[in-house]
Amino acid sequence: MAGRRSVAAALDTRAAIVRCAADIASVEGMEGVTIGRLAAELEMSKSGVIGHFGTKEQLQLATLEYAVDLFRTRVWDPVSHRPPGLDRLLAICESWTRHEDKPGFPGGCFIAAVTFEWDGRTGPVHDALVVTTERWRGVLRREIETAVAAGELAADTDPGQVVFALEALAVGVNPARQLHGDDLAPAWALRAMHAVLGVPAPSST
Amino acid sequence: MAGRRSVAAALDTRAAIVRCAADIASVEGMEGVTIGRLAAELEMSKSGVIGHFGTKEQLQLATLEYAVDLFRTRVWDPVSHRPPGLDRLLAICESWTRHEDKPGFPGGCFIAAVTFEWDGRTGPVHDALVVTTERWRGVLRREIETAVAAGELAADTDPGQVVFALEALAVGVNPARQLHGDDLAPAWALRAMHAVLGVPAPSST
DNA sequence: CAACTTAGCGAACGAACGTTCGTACTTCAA
DNA sequence: TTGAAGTACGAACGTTCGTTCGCTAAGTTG
Repeated sequence: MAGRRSVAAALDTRAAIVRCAADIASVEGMEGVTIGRLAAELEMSKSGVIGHFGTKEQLQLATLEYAVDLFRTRVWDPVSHRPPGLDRLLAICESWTRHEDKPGFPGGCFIAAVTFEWDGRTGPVHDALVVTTERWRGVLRREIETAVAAGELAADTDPGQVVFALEALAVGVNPARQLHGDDLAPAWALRAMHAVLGVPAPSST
Repeated sequence: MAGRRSVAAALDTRAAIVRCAADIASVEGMEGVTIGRLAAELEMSKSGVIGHFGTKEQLQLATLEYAVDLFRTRVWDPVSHRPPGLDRLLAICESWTRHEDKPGFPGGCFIAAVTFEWDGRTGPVHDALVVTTERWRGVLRREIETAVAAGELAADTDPGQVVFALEALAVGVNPARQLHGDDLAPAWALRAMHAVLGVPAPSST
């Protein structure tokens, strides 16, 4: 297996395409990613780009998968070793807002951008996005329920309400930074998360 | 002045185009609005559509303006008569979440969608969006500062932090509804807003 | 009634879109 | 040494994009 490049280069090529697509999509959305633009940016031919995926939709799904992996690596993995409960939930909030602070994409968090771009559409990308965010919501929900059961959060805490609020606050960091240059937005989000959880905010972050 | 339709019809036409564009954009974003699609949907020619605006960018700006007017009518006007302070701030939160509940667009709140679509880009539409959201933030900020001065909110309240949180929670209603079908999202957002403000939540909404 | 303005149409433009095809070339397996 | 597999290319496809042009028709103004 080879072409103008070696096997290793071929695998690298696919990864490079996906990474480039995610970079563009974080700024202009997934619909802003065109085969021709990727080809120009990577100095390849259009057919060389799309050949790795077949269709543009498959490329979009691969790009989403890449961003999800990155999210897990940067947000979940650092806290996964902790015991479930309030402690880990707060650690998630910290790594999450830290991730939104420096999301690894030029246009802010990829998932946040794509969430708003695809929430009203239909099709495989929408569905994959639903599955992904649903899974993350499940993680948060279980953490909250554990904390409630342990008496670390108020007994009348509504897990759905708290999950919604945490998600909205984390995602909201993006437009605050991109649109208004709010460098403090991650800290603000973290503080608001504590308020929603009904636990005292840390004195400094 | 006339064509195939009367003067009144011509003014109606422009308004109809903008309304249709806003409907489409709320679902698929402003880039999803194409001249050809508007022409097909309105049973006009492409040149008849774009003739009212000159360029697509002007159409986008007109669409944004329309959505902003609608937002003001539905969120600000119902509470503008009240005296400034916590009471009006809470009234804003209520009309705001009510607006996000039934935003008047098929794809949810137009401004929320466009905010995430354009936050990373440059150009007149981005700039107009910044001006618009900045103005709304100013309204919220003044309300908060008034409430703090009156002792209705804690003296150490950070207006920027609270404004950020209110905005994020309101905007977050959209993907929650579109992606997960959370009909309770508006109520959840309102409850979280109270938590962020540090005031007791209303027993029922 | 004539002159002017303007809404809207239909056709066309160059560019970009996603996709398909045949081909060249390189590496691995037989 | 030959054959299969696979990467990437270049060219072309039909479509759609935003925009421009000349034209018709209706209403306003003189």
